[in-house]
Amino acid sequence: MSDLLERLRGRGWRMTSQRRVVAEVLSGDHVHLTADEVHARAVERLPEISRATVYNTLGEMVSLGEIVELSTEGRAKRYDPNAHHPHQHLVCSGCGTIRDVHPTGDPLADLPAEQRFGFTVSDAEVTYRGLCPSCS
Amino acid sequence: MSDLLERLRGRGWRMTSQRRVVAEVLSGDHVHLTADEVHARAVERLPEISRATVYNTLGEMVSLGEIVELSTEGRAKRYDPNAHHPHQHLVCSGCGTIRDVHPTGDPLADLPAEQRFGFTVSDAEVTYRGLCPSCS
DNA sequence: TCTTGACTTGGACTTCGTCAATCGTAGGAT
DNA sequence: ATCCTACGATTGACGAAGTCCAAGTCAAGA
Repeated sequence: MSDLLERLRGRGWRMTSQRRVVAEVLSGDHVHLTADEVHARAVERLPEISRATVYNTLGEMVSLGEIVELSTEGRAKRYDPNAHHPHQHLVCSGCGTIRDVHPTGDPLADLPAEQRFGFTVSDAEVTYRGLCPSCS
Repeated sequence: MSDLLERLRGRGWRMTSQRRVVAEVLSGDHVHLTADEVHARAVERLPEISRATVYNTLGEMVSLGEIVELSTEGRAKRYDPNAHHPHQHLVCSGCGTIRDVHPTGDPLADLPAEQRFGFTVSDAEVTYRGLCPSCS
């Protein structure tokens, strides 16, 4: 929230009411909203905000590395504001709920050189799947 | 290919020319086609096959566990016939090429109980990202 | 061969996301 | 405090990926 706004302002961002609202909606832990959900919540505070602006703002925040974009099984991409603490995701196969998790170990270390096919591997993303307490 | 067709027939599937063609298109290693690519290749062999049938057939094969659906960063889901040998994926951030890889270790073991939030975790999917030789 | 229910078709429809022309405004300059 | 202007917001059309449905077709068992 405000620290995110501070960081954005510090990067020379023009601060508009729309951007403020989007940043406010995307705050807290275990927040993984789709663009349309962000738009719906933003509209509650700023009725005239447009879908395109939400998409633009989310895209800009992603390029700045301030939020993380995840494409889960479902259709719409989700946005995770918890970008400065690397983490993985645990997804419920029933209802789609997502939790941030911090596994031990480094998956990158598990990929031997002869399995890299000459790639420069920079990142490993782990998605755990299962049923949450209410779906099981 | 034919072993896939045999398995499907063994499960009581009605064998139609459309399903045969889709199964044939999806054969081999390191095959990761989108639904539209599958359709395009199927049309070469069976010009009247419809998009809806390709989607239906792919969806059925996925529920039967005969192929794996992967939703990469880009938009269209891709289908991987290599479903009976568990593996992970290495994706080029430049051109989108996908390779099947077999990391050592078990990512499920890296998720401690207190990080499971009461979920019944059944599966872990790892996506490695990097640049392939021609993109780096 | 006949029958029947499962499969296929084609097209309309939905959802997610992008684009471009136009309008509005944040914030520096005066 | 007001003015300017470039950057951001809006609107609505567009596009891609995927789903749905009513009607027609056909694989395979009797």
